[in-house]
Formats: sequence, C-alpha cells, structure tokens
Amino acid sequence: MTSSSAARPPRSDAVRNRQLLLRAAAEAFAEQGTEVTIAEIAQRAGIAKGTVFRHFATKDDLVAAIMGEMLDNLVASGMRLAGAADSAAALLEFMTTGIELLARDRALCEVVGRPSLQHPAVRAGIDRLCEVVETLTDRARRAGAIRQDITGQDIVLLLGGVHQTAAPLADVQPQLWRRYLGLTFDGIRAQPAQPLPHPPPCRFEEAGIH
Amino acid sequence: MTSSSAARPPRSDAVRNRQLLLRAAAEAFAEQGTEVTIAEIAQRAGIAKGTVFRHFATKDDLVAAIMGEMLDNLVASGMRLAGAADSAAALLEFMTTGIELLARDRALCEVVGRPSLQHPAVRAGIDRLCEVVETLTDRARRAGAIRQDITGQDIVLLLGGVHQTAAPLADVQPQLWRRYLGLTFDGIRAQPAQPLPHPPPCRFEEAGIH
Amino acid sequence: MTSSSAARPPRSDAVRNRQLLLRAAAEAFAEQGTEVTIAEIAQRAGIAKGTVFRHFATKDDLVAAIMGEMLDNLVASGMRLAGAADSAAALLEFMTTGIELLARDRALCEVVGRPSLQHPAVRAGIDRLCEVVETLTDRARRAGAIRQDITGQDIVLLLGGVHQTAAPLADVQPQLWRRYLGLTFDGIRAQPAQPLPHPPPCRFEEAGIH
Amino acid sequence: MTSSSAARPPRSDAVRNRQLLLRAAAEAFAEQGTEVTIAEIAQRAGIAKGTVFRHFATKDDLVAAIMGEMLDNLVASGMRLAGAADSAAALLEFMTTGIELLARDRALCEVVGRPSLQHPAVRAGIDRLCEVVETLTDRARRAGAIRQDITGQDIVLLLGGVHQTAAPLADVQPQLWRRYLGLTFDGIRAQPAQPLPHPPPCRFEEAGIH
DNA sequence: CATGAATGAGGATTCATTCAT
DNA sequence: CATGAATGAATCCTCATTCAT
Repeated sequence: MTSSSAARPPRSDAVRNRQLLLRAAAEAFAEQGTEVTIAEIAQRAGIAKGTVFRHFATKDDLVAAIMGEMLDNLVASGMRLAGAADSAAALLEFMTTGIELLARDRALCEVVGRPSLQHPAVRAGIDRLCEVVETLTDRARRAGAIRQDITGQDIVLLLGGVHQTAAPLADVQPQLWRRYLGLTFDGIRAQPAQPLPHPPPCRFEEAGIH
Repeated sequence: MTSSSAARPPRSDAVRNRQLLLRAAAEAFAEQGTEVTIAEIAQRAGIAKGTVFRHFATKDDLVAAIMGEMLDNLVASGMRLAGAADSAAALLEFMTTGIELLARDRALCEVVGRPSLQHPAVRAGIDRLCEVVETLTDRARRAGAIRQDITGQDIVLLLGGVHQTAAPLADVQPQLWRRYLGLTFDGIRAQPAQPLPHPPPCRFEEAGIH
Repeated sequence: MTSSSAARPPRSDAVRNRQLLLRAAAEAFAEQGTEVTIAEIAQRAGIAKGTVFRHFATKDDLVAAIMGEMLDNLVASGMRLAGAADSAAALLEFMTTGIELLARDRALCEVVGRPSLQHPAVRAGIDRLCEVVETLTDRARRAGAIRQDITGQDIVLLLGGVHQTAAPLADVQPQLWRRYLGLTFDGIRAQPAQPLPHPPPCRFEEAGIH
Repeated sequence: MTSSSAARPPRSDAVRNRQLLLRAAAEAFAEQGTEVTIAEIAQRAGIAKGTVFRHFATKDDLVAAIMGEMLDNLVASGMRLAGAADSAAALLEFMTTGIELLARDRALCEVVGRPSLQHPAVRAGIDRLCEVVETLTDRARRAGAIRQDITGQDIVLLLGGVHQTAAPLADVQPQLWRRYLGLTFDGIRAQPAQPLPHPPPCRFEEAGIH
C-alpha cells in the first residue's frame, strides 16, 4: 500500500453530484415509488444518466442506498426513544414516526412490504430496524404497558399494515393513518380479550429472508 | 322466452379456451400481480396472444374481469352473512374470507390498494363490496357488538391493512394474518379505551374516486 | 360431366349474403379507403368474417371486385356517351362523371392512382376504361374540338389529377373539383399556346403495368 | 455571445448518427411513404431502433422533421423567386420545383394531400408554403401574366394535382408531369375561355385545417 | 470523472387469414 | 354454407444499462 495507490479523496464535484443525485432520487422515489425511471431522476438532479450509474452500479443499488438511509434515520430515532421514561409512549411515538415516513414515501412502502426481494443493504437496514423495535417493545412489555404476547416483529409488521390501511384514501385524508394507529395501539395496550389466534411472527432472519 | 332468432350458444372450443384463459390469468395475476405479461398468460393457457385479445380487448379489461369476479364472490358471501344471527361473528367471518382472498392474490391487493386508478368494472365491484360491508357493520354496531365509532369504510380499509401487516412473511407463515385480524378485531369489539385520534374515513365515492 | 356433378345454382342465402357484403364493402371502401378492416366490413354487412373469405379468397380480391364493378359502370356510361353528337361535350360529361366517382370513393382513388400494384381484375377494368376514353377522345380530337396532341391516356390520367387537386379541401368544398375540371378542360379545348413540354403518356399496357 | 456555461457542441458520433438517420428516413419515406417501419429506417441507417426514438420521440415527429425540412427548402426557393423580374416565369419555375419534389417523395405527397391530419410542424410548413405561393401568384396576377381569377391556394393545390396526374406512370415516364404542368400552366396563363365553374378554394386556415 | 448517445430486449396491441364447429 | 374463434407476424414505443467521447 504505497502512497501513490492510496485512495484519493473524491473530487469535490463528484461529492456535490452525489448529493444532488441522492436528494433527487429520494424525492422521486417518495413521490412515484421505485418505478420512476433513471432518466427522470437524473433530470431532477441536473446530472446525466451516466453519472447515476457511476455512483450506483444498478438502479437497485440506488434504491437500496436511499432506502437504507431512511431506515437508518428511523433506527436512530428509535434509539433515542429507547431511553425514554414512558416506554409505552415511546413505542407509540416510534410507530408514529415510522408510519409518517411510510405515508410520505411510496418507495419505502414497497421496500418494507416485500423484504424478501430486497437488496442486501436494505435488508441490513430492516435488520437494524427490527433490533431497535425489539428493544422498544421489550421495554414496554416488561413494563406491563402492552400485551405480553406482542413482539417487536409484530410492531415492525404493523407499521406497514397500519399505513396500508389508510393508504387508499391518502390523497383525500392524509392523516387518516392516525385513526388506525390509535385503534391498533388500543389493541396492543389493552389486556387481551382473548388469546391471539396465531403465534407471533418469526423474525425476518429466521424466515430465510437472509 | 325462446326464439328462432336466439343467438346460438357459444362454441364449445371457445368456452373451453375462455376457461383456460380465465384460469391461467387468475393464477398468473394471483402469483405475480397485474404486471405479469399477456405473453405469459397466453402461454400458461396454451393459447395464442391474439386469442387473449379476442376475449378481452385490453389487458385492463382482462384484469377487471378477473378482479370483478373475485369481488363479486366476496360480495356474495357478504350477503349470505348479512342474515346471520350473531352479527359480530358474521362480520369477523366476512373479514376472514376477504383477507384470505387477499392473501392468495397479489393482483387483488393492488386493486383494492389503489381504487382510484381502477377500471370502471373494478370500481363497481368495490362499490358493491362497500355496500355489503356497510350492511354487515351497521348490524354489528346496532347490536352493540362493536365500537360505535367504526364504519363500514373502516372495515373495508382494514381488510387491506390487516393483510398487508402479515404480507411480508406470507411465504413463511401463510396464516399469520389471522393473528392481526384477531388483534384488530379485539380493538373493534372492545369498548374504546379512548376516542380515536382521527374521524372516520370518507367513502370512496366522496373521495372523488368515482 | 354427369348431372350430379353439374354446378348447382348458388343457395339463395348465399346470394343474399353476397349482395350484403358487396354493398357494405363498397360503402366502407368509399368512406375509408382500402385500409378499412375486414372485420368492419363484415359487421356492416351483418355477416361473419369467414363469410367474406368464402366469397372472396383475399381482401385484395374483394377490393378488386368492388373496384372492378365501379370501373365497369364508368365504362358503360362512357360507351353511352360515345354516340353523342357533340363529342367535346360528351368528353366533358364523361370526365365529370369519372371525377364525381373519385370524389365519393377513397378506395377508387387509391386504385387508379397506383395501377401498377393492382389486382388483375382491376387492371382489366382500367384497360376497358382506357379503351372507352380513347374512343371518346379520338372523336373529340378528330372533330377538332380539342387539342390535337391530347390522347385518351392523358384524359384517364387527368381524372385522377383533377380530383386530387381538390381533394385536400374535399370536406369543406366538396364541389371544388369542378373548378379544376373547368380550368383543365379549357386547356384541353384551347388551341395550344405552345407545344407541350413532354410527349404523350404511354399506355398502361406499354408501361409494363400488365 | 460566448459563455463558460454554454452547452457543449453535440458529439460528433451523435451528429453522424443523426445524419445517417435523417438521410435513411428521408430515403425510406421518399420511396415507400410514411408507412415504412421504424425498423427498416433504423436498419438502413445502420443504427438501433432505440436510437431513432432517442432523436425523435415518435414516428410522427420524425416524419414531421423530414417533411418540414423539405417544405422549408421549397419555401426558400419560393422566396428567392419572389424577386424575379418575370413573375410568370418565376411562378412556373416554382411549380416546377415543387412538383419535382413531389415526384421524388411519396411521403411528401401524403402530407400535402391530407393537410388536416398532420403534425403541427408540418402544418406550419404548409402555412409558410401557402404564404410564399400567395406572394408569387399575386405578383403574376398583378402583372397580368396569369388569369385574374387564380389564387395562391389554387396554385398550392395544383402542385399536388399536376403531380398526381402523372404519378401512375412515374416509374416509366418520370418526367411526364412536365406535360401536365405545361398544359395546366397554359390554362393559367390564357385569357379565360369562360368563367370557372366554381369559386376559388378557401385557404387551409379557413378550412378549419388548423 | 461526467456526459449523453446507443443499445436491444421486451410489451401491448392489430389484423388478414385459416379452420373447427 | 355460415360462423366466429384462433393464429401469429408485425408495429410502435420504453428503459435499464453500456460505452465512446
């Protein structure tokens, strides 16, 4: 590893282009889902299509990078909430944050709705998401604030489910998901009326999703 | 009302091909969603592409025919349940039937998840679905068997939502949706812990979906 | 040739269907040109597509039959005029009749505009047309009523040309062709201002069109 | 007006391909009319089908570009002639140029024969054509060199008409149109034997063609 | 590194013609 | 004979990805 072969720092215009690309792609994916074309993303970013492929070898890689970062942000806010005093409130706040994200981003919905088909980087993000949700859920469960039979994986899945419930009317009632989050969280908090008809979900990892 | 000018019965080979087509298309849509190509459907049916277009002028018409029939079947089972003695049990059974259908059919999920974009025939089916669900829900509500603030439109939306909750693990735990249906139905049945944080959804019709 | 193998007279329904077909096809070709589909013709005739092909083996044969008959009618009216006292007036009247026909029939325009590509039956019709026009023209020329350097083939070609001049405005001014027929016939009748810059057209037959 | 942000000049290979495409398309349209397939044009140009669509978004746009340029060239030559001393000779020369063009290009014939159906760019070209022809015709009329009742629109229409007269024999006598141009121009120049049987054509614009 | 031109594998749809009923 | 179902070649157009400049 001589100094001449040392990785040179990226050129400043390359850094800037990457920023432009990431921002444009995030916007485009949020609005139109992963079906948006590379051409449109490049145009929004004000760069050429070829430049997109210089930064990300395939479209999937680009999707994964954007989605991965969103998931990481979500994980970070979960970690902040992991120290909160009121563990049930923390869990509710986390779910709120997560569903808000889904409600704003069509691509994220696709990605969390079919984890088995995803790029490794996305799956890693989902893994980290699962971990932090597990932590939040465990705390609430141990505190007796939620049903004992609810797992972290339940909560992860419910993010997508609650969002999807309201999604068909999202254009008309963009906050409708709060209704179903309220209903669902009532169910989670309540003492069980009766045992759930199916055992808890297995973790994505056990599911062979990796 | 017979008549000498009556249209002759459809030819047996045409009937058979139509059956093959409908069956192949239903299967293909169920497995792969509406993105499956006409070429694949034709191949599965063992007929030529042109024959598909003889029976259905456009791909959308084919999708609509298949989805419309599924919705009609669902509506029919809803109507049967509308006379049941136990209105809450009837509603639960209806939801079970609906989600089972969604769990088996990717195209149906697309269709009920984005009603605003659909073919008229599908929208009509969704309308009928909404009506029968309204009936079932009203009965349960009047009987005091479910929360007073739950509407038929809530239930329609929850079909898609509960299904989606379990969908990411559908390959591994195909019955997992029963868990979330149980949890949700507990919430619907329970006396409200607290008022829901958002008013009821508007009907699709009011949403300008028509 | 036993009596049992003698050609049986066509069934009456077949005769009737043929009439319906010819009428419908004539209309459709007139309105839309030869690009009209067999499906539309069959529908207009109230018969099945297969029946079209029973009467005419190919679409071209059908076109040829219809066009041939139109040409024959035109030839017949030319023959009637061949005995008229005023040979120039007869020629003008014939041209009027011919262009009226073209103005009403898009397919006929296609057919006389590209005789080299046509079906034998059409070419035969065009041949007969040429003959009768030759007769009419010869009479007028011998009578000194038109320029001596005008041939029958000129007149045949001018039918299409005069019609085409007005065709772009046919929807708005359906009689406009009369203007150009007047202008052209003035030129044909006039004593030549100067010799024509190109020798007469060869006959279609010499042109290798057969 | 140079600038550091000026768009860089088009790449040489792109320019070359565009030339190849335009040349191939012009040839193909000339020979076979607008019905020639994109596949054939691409093959003639030695490029891929996709490249055609990169340069022209739709087949119609390609047609319009080629036809537009032809019309523009014709307009330019009309403008050059608008200053000539002998206005009748100028008009004749212009008609000669125009019909020569038509004789060589089947697509151009389609385009001027059905102006109402055309792409905006083509209609604009036809508009400009009409204007320059109007100018040439007005000059000749005012000079008393042609009949007083002939308008520019007549001349535009006659281009197509004279060409069509000779078109059926174009393969055998490619110069035959000169004969009919001579005949027609004699008629235009002559003092009217008698008034024309129909008023002048309306302009395309008045015809609702725009 | 950036550019944007070129590629080519599909995908939906049309229609003359054939042929089983 | 009539029917109309089936065929499949042909057509326009899209888009992720590669690569010459």
